[in-house]
Amino acid sequence: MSRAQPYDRQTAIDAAMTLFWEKGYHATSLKDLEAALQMKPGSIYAAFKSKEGLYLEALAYYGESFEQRLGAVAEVSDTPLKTLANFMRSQVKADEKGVLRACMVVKTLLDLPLADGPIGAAARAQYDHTRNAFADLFRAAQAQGQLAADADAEVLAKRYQMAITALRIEAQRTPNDPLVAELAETQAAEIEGLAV
Amino acid sequence: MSRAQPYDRQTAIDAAMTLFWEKGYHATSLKDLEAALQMKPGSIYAAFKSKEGLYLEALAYYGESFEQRLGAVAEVSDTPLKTLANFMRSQVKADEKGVLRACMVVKTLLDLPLADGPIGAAARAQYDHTRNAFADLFRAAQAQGQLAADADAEVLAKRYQMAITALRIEAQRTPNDPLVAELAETQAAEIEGLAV
DNA sequence: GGATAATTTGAGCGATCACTCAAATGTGAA
DNA sequence: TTCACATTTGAGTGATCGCTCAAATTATCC
Repeated sequence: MSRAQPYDRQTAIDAAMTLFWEKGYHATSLKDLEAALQMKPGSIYAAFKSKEGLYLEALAYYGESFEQRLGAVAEVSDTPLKTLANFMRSQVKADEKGVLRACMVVKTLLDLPLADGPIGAAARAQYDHTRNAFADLFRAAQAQGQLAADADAEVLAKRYQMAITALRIEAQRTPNDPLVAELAETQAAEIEGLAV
Repeated sequence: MSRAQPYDRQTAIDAAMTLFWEKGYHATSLKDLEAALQMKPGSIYAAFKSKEGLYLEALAYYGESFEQRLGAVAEVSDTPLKTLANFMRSQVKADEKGVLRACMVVKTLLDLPLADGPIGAAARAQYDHTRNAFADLFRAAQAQGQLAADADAEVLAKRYQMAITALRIEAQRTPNDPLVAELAETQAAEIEGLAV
């Protein structure tokens, strides 16, 4: 009854995410997106409404991937604290594509012209959501008696998120820097050292 | 013999710095700069060669101001370690204009399209220069016997710089957050706690 | 196989981009 | 006063921006 879409939506979002993540919102042009997604402007607008809409989808997909990676680490870690420690270690290692970049959510948060619009709101929501996921892990550690009952999970989660943010910025700037790997390991060990 | 410049060069650079710092390189247009500097395009190009040239001057001025603030804290601090601690405390407080933003150098470093050009090189140089200034303070503490002789000043400086980076990102996102202030104080106290 | 409908297509829209340059302007020297 | 000249001025450059839409295309249904 209708013409088929020659592109795969998820593949397109993935490509958009990579491009936006690398270049940022303002420096990424529709021309860049057309080339990366292999879609003509009309199709992009039919599928995603606008450049902003596409960014929102890309950012959401980034968040899903991030959460998925955290879940994967949790699968292979014995305790919540070890999950947090291992996840921190993983953050300074290049991914399957050999890419090691600062967090896309943080980059979006730092882009103040976006702060007032829907993109800013989405980034803040994702950032808070992620911190809550970390706090849940600290609380789980407490519930299992592996973390002092008087420890403040919110504070620990904020510290943890800040450490990851800083590590990833540093890792992007100097990939393969043994000093960064050492600092990640030190801080991961500190998390494990919270165990009673 | 010639017409006088109706603008003050330093004032113009200061205004450009504020604008670039807030909006970033790509989202700042010449129209924005014309309004902020109160200069016509021709004058801007006569004075700064290009948008890129103006950004470089703004970034350099940012670096000078940063260093000056560090120096001012050193003036009123008894020891190198206290200088570092007090400077960290100062980083999560709004400046004289009530502004509290993530570091302009870090923002520039995260802007990957700029990385290959002169702006990227300048940002990296400034970032390293700043870290060296921190390392010098740690080394001074060692020389004065206030810090364990086997401590690694380079590692401490990197940790310190990362902590400040993360704190300022967090402070920009949630100004007046008591949790951020608390974390800054905790980490400042940790620096002071290194004293033997 | 013709009608119908969903989708892609890409030329081109007005707006804005970074930037230029001929003309106007202000200044100190003569 | 007049001249020489550095400097400002701002309309205007071609290029690119995000985006639109009429036309072409490809599918399904009868």
